[in-house]
Amino acid sequence: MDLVNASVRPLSAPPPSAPDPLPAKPDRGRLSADAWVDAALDLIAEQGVAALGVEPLARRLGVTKGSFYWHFESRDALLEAALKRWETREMEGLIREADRIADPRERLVDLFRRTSREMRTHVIYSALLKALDHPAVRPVMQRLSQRRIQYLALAFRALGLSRRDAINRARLSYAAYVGFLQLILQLRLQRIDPADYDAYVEHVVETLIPPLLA
Amino acid sequence: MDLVNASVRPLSAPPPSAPDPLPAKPDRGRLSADAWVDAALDLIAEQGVAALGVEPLARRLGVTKGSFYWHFESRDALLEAALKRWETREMEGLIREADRIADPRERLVDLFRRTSREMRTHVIYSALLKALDHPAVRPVMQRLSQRRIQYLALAFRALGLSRRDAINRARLSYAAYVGFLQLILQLRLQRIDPADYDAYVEHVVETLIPPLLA
DNA sequence: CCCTGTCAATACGGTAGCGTATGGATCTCG
DNA sequence: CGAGATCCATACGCTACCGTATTGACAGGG
Repeated sequence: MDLVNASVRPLSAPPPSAPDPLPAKPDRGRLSADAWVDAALDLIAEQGVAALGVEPLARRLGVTKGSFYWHFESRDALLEAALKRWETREMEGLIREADRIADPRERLVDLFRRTSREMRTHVIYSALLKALDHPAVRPVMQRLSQRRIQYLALAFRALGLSRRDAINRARLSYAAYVGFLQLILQLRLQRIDPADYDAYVEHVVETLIPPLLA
Repeated sequence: MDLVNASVRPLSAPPPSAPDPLPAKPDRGRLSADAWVDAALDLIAEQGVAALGVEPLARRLGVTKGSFYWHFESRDALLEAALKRWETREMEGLIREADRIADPRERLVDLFRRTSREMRTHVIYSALLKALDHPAVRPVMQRLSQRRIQYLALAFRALGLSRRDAINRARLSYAAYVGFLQLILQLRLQRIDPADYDAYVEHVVETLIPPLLA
């Protein structure tokens, strides 16, 4: 499954915290704060931040808001909890990423290709992109985007680009990423068939990643 | 004023339709449907589609919704009218654009540079990007974006790129445009100073526009 | 066995917005 | 000047949601 023609579905098993074949299942159908956060992220992925409401979410989970307000102060508290969880996971991903491949060019190419094939992350990122008005969302996105652009700049630097060029190339690449997300995920600009899509990704790679002539 | 560090303000003189020094001003403070549409576009530019409501807009104009519902069926009718007006103007702009410059490379470079310096259009486009869920917004954006990408593809073709490369370069360029809009206008990724900004634009030009070697 | 902590349902009050109905004001034109 | 058209205000009902308060269900530990 790649970025194009992808559908969005819950895909949250009761997070990593519940390995239950049977053992540690305290109640039937009772919810933890974590479960609410997971559900919130699912809802955001599917319908965007604006659709995240406590009553709608409660209905979706088959309970009433009486439950919700036991776990959280307010709707915004839930949003912030969800953002927090998401941000730390994304940041961890970035770090894990750090030096998987030695050759600097191959590292970048691999990053581009992998990015084009993952999904869940981008769906949420894209949804959050549409909610940048919200005061809780913007700082999270600013931090993450900054970090990723810095990472890209470093990678381009390692390819022999000047400091200035590396930064600008990083900005350009990231802008292309963000824009493509919106075009595909939100605008649904036309469902490109997979072969075409691969060709596009390769074109991007060749256009944006210089040939390591340092 | 360029894309960076730009503030968003009404800037709608009572549209082009009212050239009044004094002559054709029928009433004092009475509103036409056009005036509502203009105000709607202003509001969208400032606060996004989600903020477009009839009561808020009425307050803003110093009247009550009693007035609004005389001119329009519903909130959505207003949105559609605003989208219609905006779309036709944008399309006209695209056409007017068509062949202002003979040399195909210079035409593209000029387009990129001019795009980086205009404002109003992009603000609304960017606001609409965040409202692509709305069934009235998406088709408009699909048409416009398609047209612009086609235009770009033609331009790149004229530079000697293969049909496939031209299309992919057009997609990439447009994605970079869309992404940069979100990054700057919505995320406010850090206010780049003008010199830096110009350098970025030149970097984009050099990276995305090949040297006409056909 | 019951007591306490945990999670959930119900009921309530409050806000903000949509759309309708109806009457008032003002302008135009015959 | 009066009649119709045009624009606006007011008042109303309705919906969807937030947040609070109160009570209920139920588990596990003493």
